[in-house]
Amino acid sequence: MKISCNSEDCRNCSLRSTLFRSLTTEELMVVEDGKEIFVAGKGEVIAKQGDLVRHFIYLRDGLAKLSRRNTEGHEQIIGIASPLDFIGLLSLFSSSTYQYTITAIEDTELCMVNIGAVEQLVLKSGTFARTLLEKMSIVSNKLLNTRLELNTRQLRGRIAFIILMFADDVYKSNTFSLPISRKEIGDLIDMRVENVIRSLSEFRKDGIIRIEGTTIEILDKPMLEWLMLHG
Amino acid sequence: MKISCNSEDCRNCSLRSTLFRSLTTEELMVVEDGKEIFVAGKGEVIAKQGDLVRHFIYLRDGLAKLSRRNTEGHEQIIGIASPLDFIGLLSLFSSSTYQYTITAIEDTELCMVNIGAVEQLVLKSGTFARTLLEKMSIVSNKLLNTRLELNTRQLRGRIAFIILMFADDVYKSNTFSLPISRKEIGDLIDMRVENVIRSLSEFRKDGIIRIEGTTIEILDKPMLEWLMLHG
DNA sequence: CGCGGCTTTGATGTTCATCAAGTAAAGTGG
DNA sequence: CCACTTTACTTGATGAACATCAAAGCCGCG
Repeated sequence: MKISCNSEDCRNCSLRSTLFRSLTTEELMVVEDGKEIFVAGKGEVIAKQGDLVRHFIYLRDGLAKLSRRNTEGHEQIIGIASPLDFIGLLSLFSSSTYQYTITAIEDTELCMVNIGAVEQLVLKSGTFARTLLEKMSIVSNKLLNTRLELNTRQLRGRIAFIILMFADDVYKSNTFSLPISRKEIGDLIDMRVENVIRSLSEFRKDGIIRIEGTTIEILDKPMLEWLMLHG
Repeated sequence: MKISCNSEDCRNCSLRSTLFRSLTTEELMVVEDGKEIFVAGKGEVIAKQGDLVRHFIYLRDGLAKLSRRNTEGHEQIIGIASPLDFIGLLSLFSSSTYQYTITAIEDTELCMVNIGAVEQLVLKSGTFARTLLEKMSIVSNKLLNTRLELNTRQLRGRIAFIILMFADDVYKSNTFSLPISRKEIGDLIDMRVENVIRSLSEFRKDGIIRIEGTTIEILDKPMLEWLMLHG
């Protein structure tokens, strides 16, 4: 759902990213002209796999999941986007359509910049292009590394990995409410629901975590970190 | 090993990439000044994980593998680079050191452009930056997709996948000589040597492929493609 | 109230890693 | 050039890890 534009302009935006920091006032006008602020409620689809890419999406607040269907039709979750992430950056410059479906898993607020404005800035500002290259490099490296690390671990190690990801990267707290279902955790780290639950229950029985519905509290973090590496 | 520069200049280079196509003569001079041609024999290490990135590497001829050690010390092969690939493009703009080790798996010829020259061009030429963004996007998407596809398949499906990759993407022929050992195939698709061999033997017994040492010939391609998807 | 979706636990079979052992191929030193 | 070592390859047997099947409890929602 589109809402009226934020009262503050881009220049004074409290969330102004490092990406836009180097732009001149004139260049920032290009962004501002092609900008719209959207909100999406929990569960709402922001963009669908196959849709035309029209915007450069900046996540101002909330959480979103990136998912896709593989060639067999199996649902996979590629990653979770947190505030200040540029969503869909990876395919922005190589494909005219979204490679992934983007869904809000918490109420989100998005800043959507017309893709034409971004293209224009890349051609005009070398510094902007350089920063974009860096951002993209960081994002792709992180995603690829995550996959490579997950591949070599077995189920408990993956569960430990995902709990620590939510605690350290997303919520920055040892107590948090899981924004996704057990099934979705499975889709994220390639395991079956039953085994996600079994591993979580084992961790609970061993006193490593406390679970109450969707709320998870980490009780023994060193143990969890050990399990992530050697579990 | 460094060899004397190719007699032809960049402007008339038969391998001049789409990346450099748009450059002006003056801009191309920047590339040429920071350029060296290297050759590396089969097995030779071109760059090591952790080394400082000094060059933008363009693979003129041959094959190279990208590998890394994960946090447990387990060896993983990330991908195979073919002629005309830009090696190490992914971490070029986000890290000052190589995230992967690059090793020649066939005799290779490399064009190494000083990283300063590339940086300079990004800042100067918007078109160049735009093309680089596109290249990077394509490479990262491909690598990530490969991982995601492999994750959901079981062993025979992965072996089918890798045989088809060599046949279709690398050698463009149904008969080829495997440039890597059975062990390395395992490191590439996350399985043990014994199971790599077992799967290959099964395919041979079923008349899907013919194996003679390192030489593989695909006999029943439709079957192999079916196995890749549903095996 | 009853239906469907999410969660949980147990039982069972399949897939795969591991262990063991042996063969072939390739390098090494006398 | 031949004994010797090493490395890559191959097959079989066994057990551990995991997917699958089955069944039941929980909860929100019409």
